Parts: sequence; C-alpha cells; structure tokens
Amino acid sequence: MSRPPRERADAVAAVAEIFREFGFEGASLSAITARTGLGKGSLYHFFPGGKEEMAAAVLAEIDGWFTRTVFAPLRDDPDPEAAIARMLRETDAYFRSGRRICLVGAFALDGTRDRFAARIGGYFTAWRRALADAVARSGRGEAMERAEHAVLAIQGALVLARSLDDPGVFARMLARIERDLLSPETHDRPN
Amino acid sequence: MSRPPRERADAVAAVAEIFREFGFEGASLSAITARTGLGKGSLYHFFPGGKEEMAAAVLAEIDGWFTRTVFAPLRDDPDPEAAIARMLRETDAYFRSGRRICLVGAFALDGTRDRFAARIGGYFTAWRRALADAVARSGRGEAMERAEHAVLAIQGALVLARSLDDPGVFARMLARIERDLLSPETHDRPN
DNA sequence: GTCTATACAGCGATAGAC
DNA sequence: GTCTATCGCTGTATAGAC
Repeated sequence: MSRPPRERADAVAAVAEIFREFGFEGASLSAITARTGLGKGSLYHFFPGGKEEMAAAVLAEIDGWFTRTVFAPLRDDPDPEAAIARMLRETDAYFRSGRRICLVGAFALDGTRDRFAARIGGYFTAWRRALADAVARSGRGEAMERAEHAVLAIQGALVLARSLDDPGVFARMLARIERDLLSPETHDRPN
Repeated sequence: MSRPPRERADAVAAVAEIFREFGFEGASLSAITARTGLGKGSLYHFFPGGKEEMAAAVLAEIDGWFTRTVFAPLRDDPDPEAAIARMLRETDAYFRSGRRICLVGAFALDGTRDRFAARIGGYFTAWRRALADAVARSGRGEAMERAEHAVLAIQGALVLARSLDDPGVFARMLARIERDLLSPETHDRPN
C-alpha cells in the first residue's frame, strides 16, 4: 500500500485509507499522489472521473466485501447463530478492534453524503436486514429492533472510540450486542 | 440566522449550521459569507483566527450548552432519574429527533479530529461520566457500562438516521436506552 | 501507462477605504 | 464594524511527451 500499486484494486485500497484519514474534502490529490506513489497521470488513467470516481470505487469495494463476508452468511448460513458470531468476529477484525473508522458512516456525516446517498443507504439497509434475518431465523423475537440497534451501536462505538482515543469502547460494545442479539428474553420490562 | 447577525453569538450559531451541513473542510468562507450575510471583514473581525477559530467557538458553545443543560443536572440533581429523563428529552430536542447530526461526532470522524482532539474527547468524557454518575446515584449497577453504551448509541443513531434518511431510528434508540438505563436488573445472562 | 508541466478556479486570509 | 479588492497558494483536472 505504501509502494506503487500495479493494479486498480491496489489503488482503491490505498485511496480508501487516505479518505479514512482525511475525509473526502480533506483528501487532496497531492496527498493521494504522495501516499499512493502514483502520478496524476496514472490516477486519472485508473479513475477518469477523478476524486468522485475514486470515492465511488472505494464505497463499492467496501460494500462488496461486507456483502460477501458478512451479509450473505447472515442471510444464507443454515446456522444463524454461527453467522452472527462470524459477523462479530469479522467486524472486529475489519475495524481493527475500534482503531479504524467506518468510511461509510464518515461519509454519511460529511457534506459528501448527498453525492453517495444511495450507496450509503444501501449499505446500512443491507446490514440491518441481513442481521434481522439471522436473528429471526434463530427463533428470537424483535429481530428488526435488535438488528437495528446492533448496527447503530457499531457505528456509535467507532465514533466514541476515536473521540476518546480508546479502542476498548469498541470491545465493550461488541460484548454487549452479542448478549443483546442472542438473549432469549424478549426484554425485561421494569414497568 | 438567515439575516445578518448583529452579535458574535449569532454568528457562532449560524456558522455551526454550516459546519454541520458541509463539514469543516467543506465549509468554504464564501459559503459562510453567503449564508451568514456577513462580509469577510466582519467575519475576521469576530474571528481573527479565521475558520479554525470559528470551529473552536462553535465547539465551545456546544460544550457549554450540554454542560449547562445536560451534564450538570446529571451530576447535581438530587433526583437522578429525573435528570436522566431530562437528558433524554433535551437530547431529542437538540438533535431534532434525529434530523440533526452531532457536530462533535462528525469532527471526530473527520480529518479535522486532531485539531480539536482535546475538545472532542472532553465532551464525550464529560457526558459519559455525568451519566454514569446519575445511574450510580440511582442505585443501579454497571453504571459506567450503561452510560458508555447510551452515549455511543446516541452517536450511532445519528449516523444511521442520516444514512437511512429515517429519523425513526433515533426515536427507537432513545426508547431502548431509556429502558436499559433504568432497568433494575444488572443483566439477564443467558449462559 | 506513467510522467511533468500547466491551466484556471477557488481557497483562506489580508489590506485599506469608508 | 463592514465593505470590496486583491494577495498568494493550493485545489482538481488536463495536455502532451515519453
């Protein structure tokens, strides 16, 4: 990633990290050329549409990875609890246990949101739906509510972990949503 | 806010909305002059340090508002459950039931994070600590864990509500954390 | 395919008249 | 205090040699 990428896929991965670090507006072309080792000529050869096409390619790559690794098992694995465990494990690895932010979430809060609204919405819709499906298939109630809360907690933990510079936030959140997702109780209702 | 502000405080409020919409990098001085109705001369009269000082002023204003309205009652109100109810109510109002993002969280994910790291960290530290204090004073266990999860869920719900363009996410999250915060049980542990 | 050179628009910031 | 004019710089993007 720090050495010149020979293929477009390598360039996409390198550019993703730059967007993560600086945001869409903050990621200047000079930063991108410096960090990828690619000249502007090569960059515009891979991405004729410029920065916007780079960001679109990054989002598509992220979406594809999550679809293959997380969403599809959640929907299709005959053992839904194993798929949920896998989601937790892969999510922890992907976000480096809270040390890496979610670019989709970052773009959602950014001014660039409108540009990529469809992709951003699609990503979270797919995640929530796939997780709700697994929870429901495991025989538990309130599947949609639990799934939505788990997805939102992951995003919030990434914000908080970065704000406090404390990855422990992410680990504690993962333990909690695992419990909430797999809890047999509908709820305890204090009133 | 759309008409020329006569005081610095009005300018801060107007600038805050522009940062919310475009992010720090995306909020250009020309956008700021256009939307505030203030010329560059006036802007630099109020904020000699330019954009960075504007953002610092906005963050200080947000921090002050939350300290007065939310954090202080959480710590000092003799009725901690009332303070928690107030937090939920004020938070719902402040974030317009999920239609408005948290600028502190947005800056945390942004490339501007390092510039304002102390303020961002201070804000969330204060919130988590004040809420944990109220939960503990109400006689419930696992105060820090519950408080951290509530703060993180608020941030995540704002990300998700904006991503899905569905404020309902925020309302559902508020109902859930109210339950979790006030639940008498330590937990139900399925294993 | 990759480079260097360059176009030109917009950036944040400043100066100075009023 | 507020305006307009302008600075120097960096932004994205393109052209054209190799």
